[in-house]
Amino acid sequence: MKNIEEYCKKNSLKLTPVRRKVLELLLEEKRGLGAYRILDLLRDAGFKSQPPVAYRALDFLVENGFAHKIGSQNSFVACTKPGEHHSPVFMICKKCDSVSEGPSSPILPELSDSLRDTGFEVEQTIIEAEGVCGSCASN
Amino acid sequence: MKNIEEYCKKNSLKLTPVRRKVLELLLEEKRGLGAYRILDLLRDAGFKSQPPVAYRALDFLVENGFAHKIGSQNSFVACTKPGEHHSPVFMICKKCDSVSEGPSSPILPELSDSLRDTGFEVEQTIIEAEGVCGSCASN
DNA sequence: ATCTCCTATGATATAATATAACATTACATG
DNA sequence: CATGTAATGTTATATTATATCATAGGAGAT
Repeated sequence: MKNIEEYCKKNSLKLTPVRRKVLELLLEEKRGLGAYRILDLLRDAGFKSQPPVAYRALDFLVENGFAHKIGSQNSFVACTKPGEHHSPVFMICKKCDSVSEGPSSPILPELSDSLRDTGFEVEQTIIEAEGVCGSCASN
Repeated sequence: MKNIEEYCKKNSLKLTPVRRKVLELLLEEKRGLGAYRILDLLRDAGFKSQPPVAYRALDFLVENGFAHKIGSQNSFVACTKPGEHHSPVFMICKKCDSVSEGPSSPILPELSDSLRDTGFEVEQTIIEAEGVCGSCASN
């Protein structure tokens, strides 16, 4: 969170109260949160918010690399690497629904190369891996 | 299509008229199709269908590996590798919206290995690569 | 052949996710 | 303090998806 505040200051991005709160909510939750769940939590926290408020905050967070959208479940998760427009790999546990970001670096260049061979120029990738997380496997 | 008919016969899967038609629609279109677009096309083709009809057909096709869902755009594309429960790589062109399936094999084992190091056991992955397709790049 | 069961389809309603459009406020800058 | 831009408020509605219950249709048993 400190990192993110500094990053925003440095890049003159406005981490307004709603945006900040949404990010905090995402950081507190290891599963993905849907927009309407977030909306509820915002209301619980005293914001009298309508859907666009949540979506706008999420747009801001996603655009600036503070959060990601998980396409397969229409949910959102925090990202702790502010501003880096990286290509994430998500590990989605089918038992506990936790979503965590994994190391992508090793394979991405290879992937881009192999797709370039087919004539496609990759700009960004999102990888969603479904499986069982360590914690669930040992229980 | 022939392949698929045979595959269904072999595995006693019922390729009913609606399912067959939906698959044909997906095969004819290089972009992803949304469920409601499919519904319209079904109606154009004489089926008097309601939403659940389209979703059920899509569920059938996805479950049996005849189609995939593109999470990032809530749309569906045909898959021509009947029944193989493979882990697809999609190349999504941001210019023409075409979606095509690329070669994943080279990198998947590596990816699984690197995620296993974090304690996560991968069962399936979906990779969505956004970029520019060959045809759009040359225009 | 017909009964039975299971699977698929029909049909209605509604839930869940997302955005369009326009009004208002807030705040940095000249 | 005037002005313009960015953020928020508010209402309405679009889009995507599923729950539920009713009906039909077809494979296998007797």
